[in-house]
Amino acid sequence: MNNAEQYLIENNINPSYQRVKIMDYLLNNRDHPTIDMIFLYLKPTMPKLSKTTVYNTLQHFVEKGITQIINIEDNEIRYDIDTSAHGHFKCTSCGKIYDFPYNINDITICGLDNFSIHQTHIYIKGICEKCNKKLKA
Amino acid sequence: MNNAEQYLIENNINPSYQRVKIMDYLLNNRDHPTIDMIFLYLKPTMPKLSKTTVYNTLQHFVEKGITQIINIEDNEIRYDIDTSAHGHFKCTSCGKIYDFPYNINDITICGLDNFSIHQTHIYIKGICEKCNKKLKA
DNA sequence: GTATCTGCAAAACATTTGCAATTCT
DNA sequence: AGAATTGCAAATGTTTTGCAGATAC
Repeated sequence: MNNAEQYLIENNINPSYQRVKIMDYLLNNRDHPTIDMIFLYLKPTMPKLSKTTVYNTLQHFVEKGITQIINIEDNEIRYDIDTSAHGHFKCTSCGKIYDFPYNINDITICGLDNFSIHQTHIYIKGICEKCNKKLKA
Repeated sequence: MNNAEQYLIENNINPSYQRVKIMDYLLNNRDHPTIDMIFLYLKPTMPKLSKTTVYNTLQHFVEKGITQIINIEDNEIRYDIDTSAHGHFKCTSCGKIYDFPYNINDITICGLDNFSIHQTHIYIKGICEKCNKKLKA
């Protein structure tokens, strides 16, 4: 039994062959993939894999609470196996998405008294350190 | 000359009939509309209006920097005439999107030293005050 | 044997593109 | 007339749906 399979079982998800492979991708490539990225990566070794299955599986993972949706860009949906509170930074030069920790107590939010907060997303866009160095050089 | 027309001229945008009407919507209905909401609202009084024009116009406003895109939901793009730094709260019960001011301490965001920050978006989902009161009653 | 899961094809939906007609100066 | 803008129709691209076949318990 591999990590992905074990992880699915721990979260009460039936570890089918496809689900294990997709979970394996998420655990070993922390690149906040799109559906397409997962599909194109797995397709060569799983010729009969359908994109529908990738859609269904990710939706299932989201419903089960073990994956979150990242909406940093308006024209693509990305997924993150890390559902803990953290922000996302997208470099508009190289396209890479970085995780960063934040402390909600250090963000002063006004006017939401008596509002119940269920989910918070912080998205930042800019130029990452690597690209900054390249641009300076 | 109305406010919308004046606002467009101040921002170096040719105030065509369609653009003025769309800007008028944005200024007077601060409801963070989708393309469809704008189109359906204006269509009755502008029978020849095309949805393409609404798309083109909003894209134009975004490029000119007088409108920003709100990506709080993965399946719909919304627009906001207020481009100042503020967060968005969506009530998952009534669907309304609220604006709220925020303040991020520099210390809060760890690991982004030497990163250039160009845009920040904070999205919160939960239950708004009104819906909370209704649910308690 | 029954329930679940998968994958194909088609459908639905949102957005973009090409282009001709219109408008404005 | 010339440049910008609009609106229709078609194209594109992504996500969902329906359903039959496969798989697992």
